[in-house]
Amino acid sequence: MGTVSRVLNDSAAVSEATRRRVLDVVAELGYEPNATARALSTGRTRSIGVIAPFFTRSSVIERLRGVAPMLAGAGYQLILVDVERAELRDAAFRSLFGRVDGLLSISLAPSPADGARLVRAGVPLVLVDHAHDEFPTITVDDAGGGRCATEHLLGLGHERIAFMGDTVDAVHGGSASSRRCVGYQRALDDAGLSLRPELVKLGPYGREATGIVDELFALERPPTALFAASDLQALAVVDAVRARGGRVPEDLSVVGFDDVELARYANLTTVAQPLAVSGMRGAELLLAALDGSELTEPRQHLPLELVVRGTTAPPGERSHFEHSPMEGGRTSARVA
Amino acid sequence: MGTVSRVLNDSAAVSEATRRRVLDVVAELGYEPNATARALSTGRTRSIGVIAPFFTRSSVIERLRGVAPMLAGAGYQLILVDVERAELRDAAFRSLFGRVDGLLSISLAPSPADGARLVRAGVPLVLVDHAHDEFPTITVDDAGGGRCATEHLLGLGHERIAFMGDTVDAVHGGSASSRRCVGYQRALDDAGLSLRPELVKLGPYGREATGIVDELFALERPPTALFAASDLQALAVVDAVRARGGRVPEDLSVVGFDDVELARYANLTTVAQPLAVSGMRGAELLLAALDGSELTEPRQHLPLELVVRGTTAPPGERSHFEHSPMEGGRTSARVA
DNA sequence: CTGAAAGCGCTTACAG
DNA sequence: CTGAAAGCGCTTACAG
Repeated sequence: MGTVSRVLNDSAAVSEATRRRVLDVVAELGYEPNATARALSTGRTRSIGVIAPFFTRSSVIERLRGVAPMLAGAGYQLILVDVERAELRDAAFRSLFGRVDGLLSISLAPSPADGARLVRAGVPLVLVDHAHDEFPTITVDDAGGGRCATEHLLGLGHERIAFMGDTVDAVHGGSASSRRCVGYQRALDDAGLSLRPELVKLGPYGREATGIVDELFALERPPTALFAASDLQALAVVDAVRARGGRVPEDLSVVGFDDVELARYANLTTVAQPLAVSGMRGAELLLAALDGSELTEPRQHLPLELVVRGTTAPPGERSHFEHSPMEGGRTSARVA
Repeated sequence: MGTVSRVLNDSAAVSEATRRRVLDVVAELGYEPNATARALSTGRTRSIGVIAPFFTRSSVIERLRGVAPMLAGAGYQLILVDVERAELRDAAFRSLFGRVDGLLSISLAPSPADGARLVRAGVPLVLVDHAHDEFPTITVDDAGGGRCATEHLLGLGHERIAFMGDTVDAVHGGSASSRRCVGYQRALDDAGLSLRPELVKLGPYGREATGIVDELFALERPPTALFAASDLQALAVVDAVRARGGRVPEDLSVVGFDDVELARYANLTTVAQPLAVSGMRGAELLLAALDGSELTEPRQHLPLELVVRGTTAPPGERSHFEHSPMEGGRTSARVA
């Protein structure tokens, strides 16, 4: 069998005659080498693990749209691990030890112990949408984006601006949502407005929008605008406002974050980030590391862009874009 | 090491004392058994392969939303293989041989040779969205759905109804698109209308909508309605009509298929199918087969439902639903 | 150029 | 109850 292996991997010199013979038999039998055995023997699994929280969320999917073709192109299998609850993060990383040649983690970092173990084992890890000192990262200026969204609202004349985001959770660490909230606070600060805690609503991702909107409108001085930490949360708010008979943006201007595909159809004003590109870049870094290359740019920062559509307008006014939801009248502003 | 293995798998009787000692050392070293070696030794990889064409399409994602939690819950790793071109189907199946305990294939069947090999190797396969004689399947009555969509249009008074679908491709075999087209033809037939070939437009998935719409409107007697084989194609048509200054549904009624999340936001009339459920059922069947259970219902048929929203109306009229895109006024009809 | 052998890191009968 | 050994199916030095 040594010889068969040699021709299949064309590793060493094999006479053309035996080579032929082996190939013929292989074809006839439909023989396929056992990938597991090969992996054990070579120490390379030819697969890479992708860890993501809620991989069916559009923002994550759009990132995967960047990574999948890169990995497939390089001949790697993609093992996907979904992390639906924070407590499952460590189990997710551990389930991949010894099964993959490299790891790409989206919006999630390993525990310090697991990180150290990866380094020790020589298994490269790249983080997308998560800052880190020890591993290569692809990030975005979330605080800057939050500031930009808020300044857009301030510029329209809003002064009572609410924020809606995820409840902070220890594992996702400084989550994107909390960083975006920081930008929101800074923008208010710079505008000389004080933060009104009753306007900051945190909750489980995308849920509870109806309750939150009700609470907001029940306030003595309700907000005239809202910045949500993600498009889906923003859209849930838009829905909730309309469901109670309100109008967007007349009764409430709404800004989202991400610019997922849905945002365009819903004509949502949002802060766009290059999701697919983030995945592609992450995969590139990982592939380079797997190659043993020195990474030239292990810490990449991607640009953000405000996309103004139909869900924002000056307080009490209609949007200029409201009537053509699908043609997407669109104005942009780059973030620093 | 035999003993360590025994306590970790609590396979045989081990004295409480050594058991403790082993567990302590394991915890201290953070030892994690090598999954590849274990797989080679036991013959079970504890992972299952999921093969799908274009897994980032919303319809596929919504199916995956059903399968991922099932597999994770049963302790299986999910290896995802995307098939972007028909020629890559066989490579996709083969890349998984010897790496997985079972296979779930979405909208795609293996070649007869590969199917036979799977059977021989005792690797269970379940097909979702693809009929098959030899393997368990989860399907939907695509022809019935196509008929239903077309009858809705006929019922509104349309007589010139176009169809837009995917180009037939040998590998995807009788594709969902072509089955839906059959239903369209039958409905026309039953209504005593003859099929006008110039109204049937096939093209690569979701592309070319602009060109197709231009061609359609350039006809001497252009269609007043269009049934698209998928929501994304339908939405592309809606966009194209509006981009050239036309109105939907006044100038063209449009019906889609699938009812993906986007359809609701775009207020699209469509034939809804239970995508997440299809994935869940498929995973259930696979898990049962992996368990060695006899499958009680290896051939499942899921129901379809027409959802009337704002993109359809009698020829030349406005839709009743047009003004409240997000509140989703919705009427339904079950398909046989 | 090509056999025969060792080894990858586990699991699991097999002795003891 | 617990060592020692064989075996899972490959790859790869090592002889010849």
